Amino acid sequence: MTMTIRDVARRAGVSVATVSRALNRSGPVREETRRRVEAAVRALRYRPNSTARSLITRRTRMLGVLLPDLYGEFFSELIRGLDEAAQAGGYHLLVSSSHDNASDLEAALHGMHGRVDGLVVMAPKVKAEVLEDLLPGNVPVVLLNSPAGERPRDSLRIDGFGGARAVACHLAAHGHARIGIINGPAENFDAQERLRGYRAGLAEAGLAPDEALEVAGDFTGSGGYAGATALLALARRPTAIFAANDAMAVGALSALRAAGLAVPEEMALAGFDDVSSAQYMIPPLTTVRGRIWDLGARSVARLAEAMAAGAAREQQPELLPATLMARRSCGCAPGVREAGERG
Amino acid sequence: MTMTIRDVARRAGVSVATVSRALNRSGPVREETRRRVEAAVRALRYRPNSTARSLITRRTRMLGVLLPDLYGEFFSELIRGLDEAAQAGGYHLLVSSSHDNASDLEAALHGMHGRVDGLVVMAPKVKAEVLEDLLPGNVPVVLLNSPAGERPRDSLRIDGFGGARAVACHLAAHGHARIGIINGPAENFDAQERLRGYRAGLAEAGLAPDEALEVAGDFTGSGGYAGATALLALARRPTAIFAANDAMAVGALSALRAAGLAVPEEMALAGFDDVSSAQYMIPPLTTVRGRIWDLGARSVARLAEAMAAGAAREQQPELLPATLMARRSCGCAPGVREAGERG
DNA sequence: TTGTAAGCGTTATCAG
DNA sequence: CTGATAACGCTTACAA
Repeated sequence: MTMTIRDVARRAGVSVATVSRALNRSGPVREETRRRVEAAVRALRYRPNSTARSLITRRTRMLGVLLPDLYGEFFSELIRGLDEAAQAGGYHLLVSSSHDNASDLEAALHGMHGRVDGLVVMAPKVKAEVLEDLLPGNVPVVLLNSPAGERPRDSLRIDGFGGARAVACHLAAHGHARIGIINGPAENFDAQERLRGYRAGLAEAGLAPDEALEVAGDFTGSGGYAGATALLALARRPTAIFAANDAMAVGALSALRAAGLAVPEEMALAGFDDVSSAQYMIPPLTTVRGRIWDLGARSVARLAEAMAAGAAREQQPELLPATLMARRSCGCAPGVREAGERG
Repeated sequence: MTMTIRDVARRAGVSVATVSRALNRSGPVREETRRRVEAAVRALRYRPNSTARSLITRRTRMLGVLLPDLYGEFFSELIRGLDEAAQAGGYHLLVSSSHDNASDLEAALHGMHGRVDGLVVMAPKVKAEVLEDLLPGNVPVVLLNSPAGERPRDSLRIDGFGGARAVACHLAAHGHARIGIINGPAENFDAQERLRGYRAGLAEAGLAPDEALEVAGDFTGSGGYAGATALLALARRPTAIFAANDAMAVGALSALRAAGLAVPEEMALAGFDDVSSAQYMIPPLTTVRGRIWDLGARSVARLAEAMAAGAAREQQPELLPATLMARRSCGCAPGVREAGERG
């Protein structure tokens, strides 16, 4: 039924080896012979069987992508970046999501064994040492937004630390002395980095740290609502709130509105991520933008390098910049200004 | 280096055939023999080579997923549904995004040839006949939110028509007689369905259609902003606006705010999709919720059925309900009420 | 420049 | 119940 290389060979009056060479340009083939082969290919609508090819070449031209429980735009933007770069390089993406913990991740990695030529792994909740044990040694791996372990790894991350620090500094520059933060999940690496950046920013601005101003959150809208409510209940309220992501900022804004507080006049607010609706919020949300598409595309590029260079290549982390987008919610003037202050 | 079935056979003192039978339970194997095999497998850390297996079984245990340029939560939620169902069935997902037009889609389908056992295709901008030509005949296909062609196809969609109709009826029930709509891209099937539903809802409520109240949009925030602005510029303004998706509703809300109009008092507003921030908007956005996760999971289930039944199975479309979520922005009272009015 | 033939690691058929 | 052995469709020495 379905055509094989033998059918093409027969039809073109050559051997299968010649067909293979002609199609892959992997050896000398007389021009006229190649024409005959190509004609046969078209006539028979022949499509090489990628499975058979993989079996012998030991390459699948597929890249595995393991992601945690991601919501919203980050996910789609990342996949888009990965996919476009992969396609450009002739690769396909084997995607698996919802791996928050080590055992899920292990199962997923297990399932991808032998199916992929490289792996992009994002597991912000899994500790470095644990991760190191889980990762396979036979294919190159790029880590996304993961903590650095003992040995240097190919890894990429968006500069959460720098972005958060920029937010804190910016808020301080607006004259705020009491700046609260609604944190992400404690075990989440991104959340840790943003918290670290927030603290660094305060220190840089000469502000004393105050643990009461750091409340727990979970990166969801309702978590933001609860976090803001908790902050408002404080005896000594903050005058500005930094939500560790935009989803929480949305919830926080809702809570502030419910409490009758004007933003930014009575309470400044900032988020992180720059989701597409951020600029349409009322007031437009000051936040931090990471280049997520780039994160995906770079991951594939790094994998490609690693695959080309073989095992004896030195691995290293890479930091992608995050940009402060100063809008109304922090107290910045309305208008076109959408600042390019680097984090 | 890497272990093969022969190594296991040698170590267990049996033939490769027996190892295969033991591992796949595909034939009789004495209990004690099986133990020996399994011990050898563990000792050698043997993992069957899925490529070789695929070559002979002619199944890859992979499902192709082709998506258009999707943004935001729809994408991630869909993948999650697909992935969880796929994993449960022992399948992997080969994902490819950004296929809005026919030729991109064709290239992507081309690339997946032979790599997948089934296909989930979403291409709301590609016409039914064109799609029919492109789709392969050798593997089962499930269409997502696509127009129905001549012959019955396995397809799934969220009831955009019903959801939009419910919105229009609901707005009319609030006493609005002039209800505007900010449309999605004209060539987009979802947009067409929602427009159709809007018109049907008006008719049902006894309202005369008015083309001036139907303005173009593009499913983005800025499109919503522009659409609302256009609606406000009308000599006879609407008193309510239905944005064909939430992203546009966010932009519209921003435009209304800029024009100094109170929502819902001076202008009612509704969206479609129920993105997670909708309930935290100010005011909370009335919108329509589709069960996107279910859409993904059902797709895989349908594919599984099709693969099990073989070619001689009758195909048919399936409609997933969309639910009106009545919140403040349409004029509904504040409070817990989050209506379960079915679309 | 081309052809022959030996695999790649499994599964499946058919004797034993 | 078990073992040889022939596929599966392709690439790649090695010969010619």
